[in-house]
Amino acid sequence: MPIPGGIAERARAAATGGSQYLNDLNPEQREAVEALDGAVLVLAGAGTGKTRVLTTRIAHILSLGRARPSEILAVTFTNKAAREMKERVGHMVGQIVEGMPWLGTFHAIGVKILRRHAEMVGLKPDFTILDVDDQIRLIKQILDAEGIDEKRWPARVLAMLIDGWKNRGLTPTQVPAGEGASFANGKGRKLYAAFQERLKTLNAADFGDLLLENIRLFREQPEVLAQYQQRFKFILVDEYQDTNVAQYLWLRLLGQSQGGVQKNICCVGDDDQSIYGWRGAEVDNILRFDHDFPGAKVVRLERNYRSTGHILACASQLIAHNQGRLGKTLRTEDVLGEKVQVTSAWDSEEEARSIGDEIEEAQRGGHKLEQIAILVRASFQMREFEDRFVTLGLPYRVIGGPRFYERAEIRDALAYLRVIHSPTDDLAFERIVNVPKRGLGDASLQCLHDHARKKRVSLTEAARAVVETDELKPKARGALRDLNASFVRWRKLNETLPHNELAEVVLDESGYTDMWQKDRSADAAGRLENLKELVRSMQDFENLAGFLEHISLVMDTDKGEGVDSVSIMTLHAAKGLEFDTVFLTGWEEGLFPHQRALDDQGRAGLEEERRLAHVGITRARKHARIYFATNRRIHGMWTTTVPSRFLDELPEAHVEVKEAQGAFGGAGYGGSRFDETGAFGSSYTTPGWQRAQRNKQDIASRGGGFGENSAPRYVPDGVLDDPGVDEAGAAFAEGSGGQAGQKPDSLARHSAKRGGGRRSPVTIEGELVGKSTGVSSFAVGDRVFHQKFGNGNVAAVDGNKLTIAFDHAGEKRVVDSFVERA
DNA sequence: CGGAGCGGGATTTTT
DNA sequence: TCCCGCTCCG
Repeated sequence: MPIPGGIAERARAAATGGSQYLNDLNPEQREAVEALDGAVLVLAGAGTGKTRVLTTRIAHILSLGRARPSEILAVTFTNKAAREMKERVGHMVGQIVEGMPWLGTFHAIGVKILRRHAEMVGLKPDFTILDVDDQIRLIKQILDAEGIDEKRWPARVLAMLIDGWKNRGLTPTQVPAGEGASFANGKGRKLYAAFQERLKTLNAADFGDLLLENIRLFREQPEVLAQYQQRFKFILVDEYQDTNVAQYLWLRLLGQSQGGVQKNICCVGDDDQSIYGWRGAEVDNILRFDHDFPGAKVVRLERNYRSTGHILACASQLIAHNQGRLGKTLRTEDVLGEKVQVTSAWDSEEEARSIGDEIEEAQRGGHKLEQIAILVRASFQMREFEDRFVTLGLPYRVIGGPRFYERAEIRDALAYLRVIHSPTDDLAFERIVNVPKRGLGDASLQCLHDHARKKRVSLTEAARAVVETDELKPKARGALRDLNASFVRWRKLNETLPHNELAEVVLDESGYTDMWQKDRSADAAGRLENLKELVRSMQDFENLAGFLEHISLVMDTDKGEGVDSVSIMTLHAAKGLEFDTVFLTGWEEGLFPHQRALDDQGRAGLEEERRLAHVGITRARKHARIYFATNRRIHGMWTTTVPSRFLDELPEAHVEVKEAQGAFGGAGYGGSRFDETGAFGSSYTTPGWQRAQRNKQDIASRGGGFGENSAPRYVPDGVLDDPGVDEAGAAFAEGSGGQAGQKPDSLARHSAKRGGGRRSPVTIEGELVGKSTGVSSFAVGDRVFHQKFGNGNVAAVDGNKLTIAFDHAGEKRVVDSFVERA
């Protein structure tokens, strides 16, 4: 019975007068909320109000008094999702729901249960949870103990195997004999067992164990399982398409029917948004739902409240190419809106430049940067955009990883430089006074602060004075004296040494680089890399003052959450988010779909990539802009790329083909069906295009892929010949003939540029060869500045092409429009 | 302990 | 191609 004045009570009160919250739902949503009994699968397409259904359902259960808050099990994947759900339920019910102890992530709830019964699985209630690093280190020890050559059989490989087994709910004895054989001559299983034993000795569990041990507990202790089965009157699962086998087994145990009556379990998800297969998620779980839970009710949410018509049409048509799906048809009552724009760029640099321009234009038109996102397939693509935006002074934010200048190590390094440059910068001084550790802790800092306040001087000044007194302990006093001396020395060096070299000296002499080199944590290497990158980027500036000013300007503009800024993130990180304008970048074979997904997973991999594309497109409310570059640096080598097959899968009637408006002409759709509309098919004579054509043919005849002969190769025949693709192609040709308006217009613009006789120039690292000639306004000896190479002197002039001796980058040939007078 | 020399790898990421 | 991580050696 509900506690008087408790959440359930309040919820019921809030719902009086005909359940207003139900009236706000559309019929399908309402059906999903009201179907409380038995097993229910809610197939919620992108933007159809999934979270709303989930939260309303909880409120509904509470308001009907069907269960107390503590009798509802609601699981999510991320803490963020759990937090949001808590908030939203609390909002609906009138207050924050402290009373829902079983709303949380799979892992959080798993730990909670496990701690209560730790002894039953050989642990103590206070067991520690190992992170990936500890896990690897432990496995290394085990390999060592077993005398296994870690070179042939790397610890990380075994860690992945074990993770995989745990994801599939397999204990060492359950691992199929054949699978254990794949590591260290059949020792895989034995090593897994040894690892588990070692964990128990250490009273520790890794992430996989949190669920695996739960399953073991439930299986071996039926009375414990029964206790939880009785407790949880309702089970709700978010993002069901992302569950792995272990999570599925766990849910099955808790939600299995009792006495012939199916327990109340409601899973919400979208098979079309399953993008975590590589980390153990089983799309099959959602595809098989009505098989696992016989008599399950399936509710489809297909009414999309997010995107305009053209965007939704593209997303739907694209995902329709997948075979393994339950099938939903998203629809909207919104206007058709803007077509999805597909733009080609010469290379990734032009892609970034072009998108930067588009964003600036949108911004001039009053578009909020907050409502713009750039989505990439892989994080290495981000650098180019960050670089460009820093140059433009365009505020941006990297989601799912700190931005370059915000990373701790960069800020520390900058703090050193700031103190050198302006000794009164107390914040900077405070930041690094004990980084790396030099025995100047809180007490010393307090002393400095007191001194500074009393004498009204800077901390640097105070430090100078304090070492002359005996206020500090000898050890701290010595350390501070050393630091003071270092800063004096560095300031002197700053007068003679180039500032980037100074930075190297400072980072070394301060012991800062050392600190990270000695650091064993996983990201230490990345941090050192970032520091190197920082030093390199300093070359682009005249002196320390100029550099610091630039940085502080950049930092100022993106400081704080409140600043209007563009979001840059991976497609994975974008799931669940939405923006007015979305730029989808790098739609090239090999990058997207990613070659590795194809190689490792074949058709399943391709379908997951396609779902990723679907997730990407459906993030956009009003404007979806797809980009691909014709050339991209892959593994350090410039490679001519082929446009993504996903482009050919978009419905032509909903797409507008454009061309990057950078300094180079776009290279067009080399080898894509988009060329075969006849509008400019024969005008492609550039070497790049022909190379692309050859590549595409090669790929088709070879059976796909970039590599030469890596063994398990994905054969795309089934895909290229897929009837769906042909339909798309046909629809495209038809559409382009019948659409006299927008399409030919954009094509005309495209071909006009082509026909203008300009050939696509070849770019290498900002060098440009073969652009139309003209007379340069620069003369030999001029001092110039280049965005990428920094300052230099003009050594020779040839038309508009300059040979410049850069101060740091050596001699380069560059087109004059790329430099400005220094 | 640190630097040179080498081989292998090079997506996506939450807990 | 480039960068990491490991090994080997002084």
